[in-house]
Amino acid sequence: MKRTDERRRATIADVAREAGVSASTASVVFSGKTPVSDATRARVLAAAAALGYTGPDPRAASLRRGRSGIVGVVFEEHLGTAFLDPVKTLMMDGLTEGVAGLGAGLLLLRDDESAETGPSLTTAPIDAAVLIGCSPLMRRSLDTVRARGIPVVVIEGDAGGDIPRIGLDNREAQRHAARHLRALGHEHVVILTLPVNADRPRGFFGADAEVTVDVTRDRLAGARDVYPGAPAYAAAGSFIDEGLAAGRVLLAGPDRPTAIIAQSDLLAAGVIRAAEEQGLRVPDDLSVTGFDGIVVDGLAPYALTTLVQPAADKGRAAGLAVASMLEGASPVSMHFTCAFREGNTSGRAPAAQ
Amino acid sequence: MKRTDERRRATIADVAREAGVSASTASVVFSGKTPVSDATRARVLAAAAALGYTGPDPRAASLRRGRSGIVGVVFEEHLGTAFLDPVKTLMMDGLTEGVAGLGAGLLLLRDDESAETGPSLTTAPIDAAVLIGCSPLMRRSLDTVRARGIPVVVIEGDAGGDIPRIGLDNREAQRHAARHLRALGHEHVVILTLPVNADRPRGFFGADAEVTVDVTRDRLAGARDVYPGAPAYAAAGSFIDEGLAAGRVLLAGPDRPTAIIAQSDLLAAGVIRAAEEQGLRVPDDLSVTGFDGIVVDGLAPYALTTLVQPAADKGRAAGLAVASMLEGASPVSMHFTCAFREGNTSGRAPAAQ
DNA sequence: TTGTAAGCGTTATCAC
DNA sequence: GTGATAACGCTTACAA
Repeated sequence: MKRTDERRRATIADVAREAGVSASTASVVFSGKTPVSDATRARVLAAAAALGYTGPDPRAASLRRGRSGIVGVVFEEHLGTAFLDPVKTLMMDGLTEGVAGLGAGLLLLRDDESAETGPSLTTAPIDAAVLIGCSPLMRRSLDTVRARGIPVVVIEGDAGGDIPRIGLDNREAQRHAARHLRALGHEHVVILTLPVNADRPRGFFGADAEVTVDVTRDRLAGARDVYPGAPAYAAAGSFIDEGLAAGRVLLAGPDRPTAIIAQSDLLAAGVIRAAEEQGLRVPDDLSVTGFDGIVVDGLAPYALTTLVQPAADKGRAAGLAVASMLEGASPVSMHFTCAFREGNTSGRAPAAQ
Repeated sequence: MKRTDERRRATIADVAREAGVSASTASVVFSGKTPVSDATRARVLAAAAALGYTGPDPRAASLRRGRSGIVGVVFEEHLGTAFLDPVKTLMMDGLTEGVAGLGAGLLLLRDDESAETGPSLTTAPIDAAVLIGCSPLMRRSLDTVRARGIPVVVIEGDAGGDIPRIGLDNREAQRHAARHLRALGHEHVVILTLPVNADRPRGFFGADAEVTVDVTRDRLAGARDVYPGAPAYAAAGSFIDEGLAAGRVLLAGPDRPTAIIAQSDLLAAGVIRAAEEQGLRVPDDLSVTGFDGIVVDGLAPYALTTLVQPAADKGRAAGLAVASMLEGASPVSMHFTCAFREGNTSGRAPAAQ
């Protein structure tokens, strides 16, 4: 078979030959890295058009350059679940921006040791990786990535070692909200938490329970800084319906709390619905605080008292972090803080029954 | 500088040398494509471990194989916006599964002619592409992809030409819901639509208005098949709050409809909230139908009367479609149908006022 | 401004 | 079961 193969896609060499220039010149016309005379450029472009050449093959270019222009984003959970969380969505948004400077795109990856399906941290052509919510489980993947020598940053999670992380002042922020409630006179408070571990059991848990999810643990600690003895009830996820279910339980007893500290806005929204169901007025009969500061679709006219976290900024920071590491900068962790926002869901504690 | 460069990552050639085998043998140990003696395998693996070699460089492998194992998913909108839509989230879920058989991952791409930032359909190392909600705007991207000769499928959109598409029986399904309302005696019906075009204007629009969004147009046509003269009011997006705002307008006048056909479940949920606000009972005073069949977080105890679309299946089908095209199969379009689901938000039309 | 040469790291093919 | 060879398609010093 000669090189005059009809069914083969044109390569830059073909274009160069057609245009009567060298391959390097043709290459430069497409990359723009070096000045080219207008006449030459025109000839090359014409040749490309004639041959149906649409530009350098990204695979070959990335091998040569040593860069693929792709950043992997690793989730622990089912991808669909990840996008159900507005906070993650916002982070993705920021991340997209953050890596844009790199000219990179985001490859969705799931941390899944079992399934041998799909690309993994080890086999995907990524220049860097961002791990979201890195749990102990993710450690293994992490090791393999580091072994590959590609930059990694972790958002909200304990990566261990010297892996740079994007953190949040979960404990301090939650403490702030708790102090707010205390200042309003609330003494009987319950903490509605995010899942405590991978099994996501619902219900009350004691002080001795092991909380393996960092975010849950830290926010809980913040609330307990102010209300050391407050009962904690775990939800199975950050959803309105979870908050609703929990709210029904928490508000049912005779010894109803006057305030509920929810670890997410969605949970808080559910609690408010539960309160409405029982004919309780928020904030007159019950104060509710959230966490995240997202827009909860359909919650109006309530404006949650909550901690506004810079979710998009976190994502952007992660993107910029990997970008600078790729430039050779040394890894650096960053810490973000939440802003307390008082809405209309918290008020003075009702007089004791 | 000699080849004994310390700071260079080990390659398969290094491993082979260290193990005293040829590069091809070492390669085969990692790919498993050819039987290798246990002894050899052990030696190669040991050499790899000693050298810190973690496996073939994906960039080189993909050049050689002509496959990157990456499928691009192209959105029209801001990525964050896309994931706010539960239907898209579900589709992504299915898509993830669909391409898993390919051993491929999903690269997030945005159809954005302006921004020269980030990878694009033309520069990303993708084996195939899936376009979501392909509008006229997306046509250009489409052309470039096709020129590159990579398989494409379009979900819910008019791709034109012979591009395979994953479709939905929007018109027929919506007609079904309308018939249901008609059977219940409703005569005064308003249609609350999804955005009609890229500008997303809110408000009533006439029969002459140009509706460039396929989904909106088709569902509208289905409703009009039964209620030819029904007024149509456009929302600016598929959100509960949009439905709420629209609901307030639609339910305010003296000449209130007895039923509202919403083109999405989120819009329907918002309409229900608006009805509640005005002290109207659903379905006694007002019937509301949705579209999509998603779980609307926080809508309980209502169960929407709606059209359940197989969103995840659509995604999966798209994934399978590109997979089979990569195997050389010829492109084939697929059509999905919705299932009508009667909930508790539709009932007999109230007696005329 | 253009051309030459030397890989980038892997794997398919085929012979042994 | 193993090895030699030849691409895969491109980019970038460096020389002209």
